[in-house]
Amino acid sequence: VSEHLTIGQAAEAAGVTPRTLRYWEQLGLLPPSHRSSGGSRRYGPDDLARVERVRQLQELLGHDLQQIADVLHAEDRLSELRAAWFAGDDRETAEEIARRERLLGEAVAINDAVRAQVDARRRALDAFAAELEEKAERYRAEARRLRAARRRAAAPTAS
Amino acid sequence: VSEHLTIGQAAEAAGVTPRTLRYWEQLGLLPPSHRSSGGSRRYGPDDLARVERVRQLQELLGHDLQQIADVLHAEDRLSELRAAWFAGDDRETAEEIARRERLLGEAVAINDAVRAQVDARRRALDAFAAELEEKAERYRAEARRLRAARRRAAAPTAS
DNA sequence: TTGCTCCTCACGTCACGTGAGGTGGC
DNA sequence: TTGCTCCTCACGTCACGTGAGGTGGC
Repeated sequence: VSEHLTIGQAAEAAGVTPRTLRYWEQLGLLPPSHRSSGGSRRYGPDDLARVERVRQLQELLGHDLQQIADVLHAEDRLSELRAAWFAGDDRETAEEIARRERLLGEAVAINDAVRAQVDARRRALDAFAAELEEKAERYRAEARRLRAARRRAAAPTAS
Repeated sequence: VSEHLTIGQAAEAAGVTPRTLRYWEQLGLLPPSHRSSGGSRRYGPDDLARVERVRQLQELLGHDLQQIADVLHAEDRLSELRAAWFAGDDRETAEEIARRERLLGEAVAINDAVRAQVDARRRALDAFAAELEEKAERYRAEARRLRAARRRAAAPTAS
């Protein structure tokens, strides 16, 4: 009754296979936060959120796993820094502040780049949707012609 | 000065590699409409449009090449039918009309399915964009805190 | 004890990438 | 003739899929 899921449950919840989670772990992308006493992987809520992030970057933006690792790594360094912050380790020397600003700047740059890619994808999808709508309209016109032809064929006496 | 491009030109124009075009041809997805006397592939405007279709289905919707072949094949059968139509071969027997309606229905069903997938992707991208915007807002707040800390560090006499 | 899921190799697959060695057109 | 692109194998790669054979928890 824990919050931690087995690999099968986590895979099911995230829409991937156990093999995928093991492969991502092998690449250092997704080390499960716990193991059972017998050695089975256990995935917590944070792990599931990470799976979701990887899926978005991979499926929606077409990144390869190395690029995804770079994005997640930068975010990880920023959360480590935040953790140290909350732990009271916030001596505010000029050097420490500069270090934080540098890490934050990295994360902001990556976030902006990803947002730009999302916008580009949306524009591409909009253009694709417009093409498909045009095609659908041509199909509707063709269906009307066929229905008219069917009426003519059914009532040839009207010629 | 022809309208037909070499494989290198066609690949460049379409944003893929020559290897990709050869591979697609090997699967029967994209037979180039012409060959030079020496045996080189030549790609016309229709071929380029087809390359673009394959890219959209592959990159934007994540289809594999077998699914893409199915979509293109149905559309191909419909254009063959239209070609016969324009060629004057339009004897409008009830059987012929029924055949056309069946092929058109297939194409409409596929078009509707693809449009539904495009809409689903758009919703997923919108959700992703919203998450990224939230994250950007948190980053901005953090940047403000850091700037304030920098001022305190620069003017410690004000304590 | 019986299933079911878990584990680690390890080979297979899909969609190409990348030379290897040779031919063709300005 | 010299580059450059083209050609056909054919092996390599990335992100897994898919058994093979064995262990662990309700």
